[in-house]
Amino acid sequence: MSNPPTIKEIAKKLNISISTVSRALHDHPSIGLRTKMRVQQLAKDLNYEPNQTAIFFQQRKTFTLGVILPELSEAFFSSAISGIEDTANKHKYSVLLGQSHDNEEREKQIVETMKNHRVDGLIISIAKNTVNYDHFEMLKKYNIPIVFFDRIPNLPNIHYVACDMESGTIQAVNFLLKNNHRIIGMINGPEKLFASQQRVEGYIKAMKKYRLKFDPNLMVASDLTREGTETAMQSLLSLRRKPTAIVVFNDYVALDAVQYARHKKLRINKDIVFVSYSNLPLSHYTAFPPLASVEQFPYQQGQKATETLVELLGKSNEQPEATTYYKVILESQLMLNQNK
Amino acid sequence: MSNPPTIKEIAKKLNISISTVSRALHDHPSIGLRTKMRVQQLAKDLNYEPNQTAIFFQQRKTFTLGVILPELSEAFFSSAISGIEDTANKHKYSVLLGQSHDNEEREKQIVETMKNHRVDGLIISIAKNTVNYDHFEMLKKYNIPIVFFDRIPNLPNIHYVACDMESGTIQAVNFLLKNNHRIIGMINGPEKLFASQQRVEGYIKAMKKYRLKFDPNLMVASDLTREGTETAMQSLLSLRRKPTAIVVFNDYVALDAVQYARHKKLRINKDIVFVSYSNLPLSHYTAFPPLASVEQFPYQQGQKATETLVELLGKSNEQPEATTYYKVILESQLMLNQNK
DNA sequence: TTCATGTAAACAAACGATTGCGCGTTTTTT
DNA sequence: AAAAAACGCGCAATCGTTTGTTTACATGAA
Repeated sequence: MSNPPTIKEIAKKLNISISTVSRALHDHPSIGLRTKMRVQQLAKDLNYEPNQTAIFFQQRKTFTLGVILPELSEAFFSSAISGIEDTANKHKYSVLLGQSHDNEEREKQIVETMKNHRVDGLIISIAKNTVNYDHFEMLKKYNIPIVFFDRIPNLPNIHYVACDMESGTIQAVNFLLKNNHRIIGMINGPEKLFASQQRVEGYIKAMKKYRLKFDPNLMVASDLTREGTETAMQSLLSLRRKPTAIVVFNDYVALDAVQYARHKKLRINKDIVFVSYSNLPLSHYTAFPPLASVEQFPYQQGQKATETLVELLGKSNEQPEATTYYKVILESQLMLNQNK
Repeated sequence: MSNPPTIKEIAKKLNISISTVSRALHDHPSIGLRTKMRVQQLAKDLNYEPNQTAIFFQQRKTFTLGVILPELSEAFFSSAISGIEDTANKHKYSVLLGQSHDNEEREKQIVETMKNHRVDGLIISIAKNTVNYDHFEMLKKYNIPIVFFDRIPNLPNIHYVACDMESGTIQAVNFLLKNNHRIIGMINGPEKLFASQQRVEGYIKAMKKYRLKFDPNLMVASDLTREGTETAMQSLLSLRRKPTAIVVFNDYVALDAVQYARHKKLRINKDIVFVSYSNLPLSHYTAFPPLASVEQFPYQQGQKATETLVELLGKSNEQPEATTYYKVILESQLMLNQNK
């Protein structure tokens, strides 16, 4: 018999019924001590392991969390998935993984796959150009909860975990102002992103506090490609009021921006300084690191998102329709990069 | 009816049998065109999706690959998982993820979980101090194939994908020799690792080719901690024949080694040069990058491992015991880090 | 003795889908 | 026109487990 043992086999060998075996293995009170022991002993001897697929099927629960991320190889997301996996594991959940490659079609398809796999819930950071959210809405009908994190869709009733970029941006701009920069540029990301809007808000608030006027010319957007960033830099550097400091959307963009500045013979941290939002580990090892970075704690975001989802899954059994929506906000934090 | 529709429902509504519905949806030839159409139409209208958990259960196949990696947040592994996910997806497989955190106990427990989930196969890069392989052997009984990659256990009959470090090491040492270095140190990893042994081999072969004698003092090991690396550096730098170049086990170790050297007032790339094995992306952005790195192609390793596993899974249906063991070797390759 | 109570175990349905087999009806063959 | 083949579909078992209900027996009280 090469097949894994089943409770049926145990039942037959002990000449008792299947249900008795099942109950014995679960320490059900209505089973006598004698048979309970005999069953448990034999189960151990046979190396019995319950067939989870059968249980999943029967219980309509898979103890599996679906996770959909844009790009697994990006440091930010790989930290996040690490936090997710750790937390899921702690709560006895497994993680089913998919990467959208920032492609809406693929995202949809993965959602479909995960739904068919009957994951208990989903954790999603959406593709950057997803504009249609039907595939998320649809899951509500199937009672599969979603917790979004970091990249969250613009939808009314959703659960999410995110890092507040406004506070970090305020800290960043404050830091620059304190260091006597007065003309501070910003290279932001796509305007649609909530995170972009928060950066703008933070920037403006910080400036206001110093009673400085907001100059819209200092605010440019990049589509996050190298070319987009170069165009952005170009427009900033060609201003009459040329910035002495630039706050950049993220580390990847910052690397391009720094390179562009160096190409233009600007001395980094002298003629111009950069502050960024960190995605890269070890960015303090880089040759021309941003002076400071706003840390977004991806690992913690992953943790929180998972904890939220697990809690949601626990509750769903109690009151079916007590839907309060979780909005967990982590504070971002400015970190100075001490030069090595 | 909030529950997802089933073929049973379809059958009832159309007043036909369940089996007919099932066959109609699979385009079975024994179903008439008329009913086939009616079924397919209704299925579409009801938004019918087959319950995968039921199918998994019935078919004893989950179309899921288990993946166990030491640390998801490390760049090397996050690239690998990216390759794995992409390839699995292409072949209609899903990915169930676990991270061992280089902990043998945890690794065992994850293997157990994955077995119970009835994954069809496993892709594993083992924890660095796993010495007992029983949990892997055990899977053979359950007919769950494993493909190891990068970090492979010392077992006779296994499938694996790995990067040949010997050739890369030869290239690295050759490169240094051509640049007139004659005293070349090596900071290697734990001796048990196959990858460490390959590095030694490569080093010795390259030296032999140049008819240079192998000086064992130039070969030291680090346990991959900062302290271990510093001890290693110390012993190299205190040699009478002091190396002018050092080949370092990996980028993380290299960062520590470089820092130690700088601390000792050595000028990087002048007094001493480093060559490393790359784990970090963008290492050319770092302040004092190794002159060159041996690339190990983690994404491709992931791809290959997945393709191998998928092939294995396809075959297992044909001839149960035609066990040839796949040993896929990718060539590592030296990449020069052009300074920016 | 008889009826209620309690205990230990068996029975059987259900979860959703697949599939070998069989059976009636129509079509083809001779 | 009768026998054979083809078609179209239903029956029922199966995968492994859980769980509500029932049954058998023993024990105690009335």
